[in-house]
Amino acid sequence: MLHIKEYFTEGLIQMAILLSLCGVRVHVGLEVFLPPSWCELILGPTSALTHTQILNLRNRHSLHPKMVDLDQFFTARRLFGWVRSLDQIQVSQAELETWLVQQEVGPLSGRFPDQNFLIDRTLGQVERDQSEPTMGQGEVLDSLEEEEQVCQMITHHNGQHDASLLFYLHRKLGSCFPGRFNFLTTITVQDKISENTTVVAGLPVTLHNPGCELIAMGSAAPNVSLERLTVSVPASFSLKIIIQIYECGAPLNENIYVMSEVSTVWTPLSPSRPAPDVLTLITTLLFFREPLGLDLELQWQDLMDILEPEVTNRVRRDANACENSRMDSWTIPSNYADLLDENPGGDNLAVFSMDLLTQDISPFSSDSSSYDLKTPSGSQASGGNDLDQDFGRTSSSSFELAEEGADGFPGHIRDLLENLNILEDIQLLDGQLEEGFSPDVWAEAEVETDSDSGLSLDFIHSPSSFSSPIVSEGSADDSSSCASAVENVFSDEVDSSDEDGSAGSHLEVEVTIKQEEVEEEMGAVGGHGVPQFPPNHEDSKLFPGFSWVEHIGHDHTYYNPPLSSPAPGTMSPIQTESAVRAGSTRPCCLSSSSLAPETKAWSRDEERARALRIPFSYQLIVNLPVEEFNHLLSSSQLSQQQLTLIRDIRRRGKNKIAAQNCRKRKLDVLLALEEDLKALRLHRSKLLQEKRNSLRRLQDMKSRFGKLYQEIFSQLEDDNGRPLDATEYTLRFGPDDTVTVASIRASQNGKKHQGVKKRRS
DNA sequence: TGCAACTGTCATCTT
DNA sequence: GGAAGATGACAGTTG
Repeated sequence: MLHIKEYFTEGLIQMAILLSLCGVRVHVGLEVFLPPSWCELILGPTSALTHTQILNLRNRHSLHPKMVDLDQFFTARRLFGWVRSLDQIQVSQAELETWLVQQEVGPLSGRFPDQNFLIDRTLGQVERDQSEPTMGQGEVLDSLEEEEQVCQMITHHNGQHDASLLFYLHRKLGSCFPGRFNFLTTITVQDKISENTTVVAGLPVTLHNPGCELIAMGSAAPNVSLERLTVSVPASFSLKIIIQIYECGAPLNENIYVMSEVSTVWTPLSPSRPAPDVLTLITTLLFFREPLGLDLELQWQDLMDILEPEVTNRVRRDANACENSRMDSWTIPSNYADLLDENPGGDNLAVFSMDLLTQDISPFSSDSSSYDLKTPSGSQASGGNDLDQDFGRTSSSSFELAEEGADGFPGHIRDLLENLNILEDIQLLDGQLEEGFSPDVWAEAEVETDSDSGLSLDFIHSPSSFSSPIVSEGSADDSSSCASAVENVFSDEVDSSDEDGSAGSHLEVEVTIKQEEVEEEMGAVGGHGVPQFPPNHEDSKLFPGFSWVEHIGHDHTYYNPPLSSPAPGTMSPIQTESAVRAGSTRPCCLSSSSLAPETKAWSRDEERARALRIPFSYQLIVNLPVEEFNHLLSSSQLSQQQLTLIRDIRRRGKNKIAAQNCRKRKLDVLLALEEDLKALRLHRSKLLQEKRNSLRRLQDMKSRFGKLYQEIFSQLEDDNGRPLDATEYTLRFGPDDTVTVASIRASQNGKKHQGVKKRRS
């Protein structure tokens, strides 16, 4: 059963708050329904309010005994002040986007790019307000035009952006008022409301049964018999209420009733009005305050006392983060203190920081005559949202004090936020905003784009692979992919290497003597005397705190040098296309540690090649694809000795790279095993701790059970009035919860007897 | 000079 | 069956 009861007042007010937060002009309009003195009391400038005044007002207006009490008056007054200052409460973009990001891709997500949408929407709404006819007070929605306005209004609120915002508010409110509020989303088509629905007195709530018969209105508090009931407040109409009545589980369009701002007459909507949209709107907007047995104001005060400084600091940090991110449109609520000052009770309102009312929207005014009743058009019309699932979650947590967490939130507040996954996302987003993306994450993302590792083992998550992209001996695509990765990660180095690569690719067939001399002066294969790859200490930079990085003293990623130039004393009369491609696409990055042996190895083969006058370079021999390599050998007139040496050079060159890659893989595997070992040890320690705790609990239970047993037997007596010996008797628990005392000896004999029987049988 | 780390090479196996 | 890759073993080089 839906307990609207006396807390409906605040629910309606907060409905208006929600609507305001959505950027829709909201006139609370309660003053129309309330006695003038109430309006003055709630909305007036005077802040003096005594209990006597309230009692006098109650007596003067002959209020119903179930009328909201004094505490609610204070609360309502505070909330009205809150509504008035909504245009100055703001939310950080970080928080909003955090929630939006964490939403799954669906009808509720991804369509709310930024707050500018709201601003634009609100501005557009103002323009529409100025152009559309005004609905005066007392008018009844009896024309098709007015009905269309309602439809637009509903559609407008049914937009996905609004839904996202409302859900955000839902979570924010739920986290800030644990156990205080429940959204009406628990009432859906599937839910059945109890037959007795009590309406709070003195509120502009009017209920009709399916026969459009007025059954509850005004200050009465009747018992309403309804099969299904949903109540909502549309957009720009001042507290217009829609009641939709369902019969046999199906909404009846003709039973959707709309009440204009001041009229107590309910007008049915057009039968063509699609009911599901209304239902979505209803289940989205309305929430009510759940009655608690304790003093509400006291709890409210307690909660706010704890919540306020933390939330304020949080908002301030978010605002700073936004400023750092050049999102200067979000600021700290400037009038937060003013807002608090408006509450004589000292209630510190939590800053939900949703500024969706722009300055173009006229602020809330106590002057009821200034309320315009313009209807916004549904610029954000969209399909219905399945909000029931999302809004089905309510956050009602117990209110208990806890130690303040490391993040500055009180324990219970932090738990709430963590439950909603807000705190983590906010922290994550803050961290990213303030510090930028982590280099290792960035590097990881970059490396993952390198589809070809040339390795069969799982090294993609191997730490060392981050800084040392594998360049395997493979196709040109492999090289290009690696070159791409290197270009992304080490752009500076690649620039130079690209130059070298391009130089190598543009090498012509003939090699002049001058070039030969230059290369001899360089003393390195292909003229790559300068290592292009970053040194291995980059690993330590990317993974600070990991000791194993220090043990990687060299780069285990190897490849053949590019085919930039022939070896000294050799000619390169044939520079095939693939060779040029291979040479140009390969990043000219060679670790310093591997360069010297490479040069040395080249010198050894160089001498052999020079001795046999082999006209091909070392890189050409090694890197050429097998088809082209065979074509090269067949097209050249070489002796058998030369052919043998060329094949040996090719075999050794390839094997050298293979060995280097193999060693790197081995290291990676070793490191991965070490990590697994650490994780397993940690898991084992946790299991052991859990085992110890279980044994401790078991021992405790045994002890308590023994004490209980002794206590029971101490009160039992035999037929002679002597106490029973617990060692001779035992308790038997019957199937019908009966407990009998039986002799252990007799039971043992019985068991033996049964055993004998079983054996005999 | 001894040592550890690194590297090239060979043999062998697998793909 | 050959080519290429993978890998263990060994030896040379280097700091």
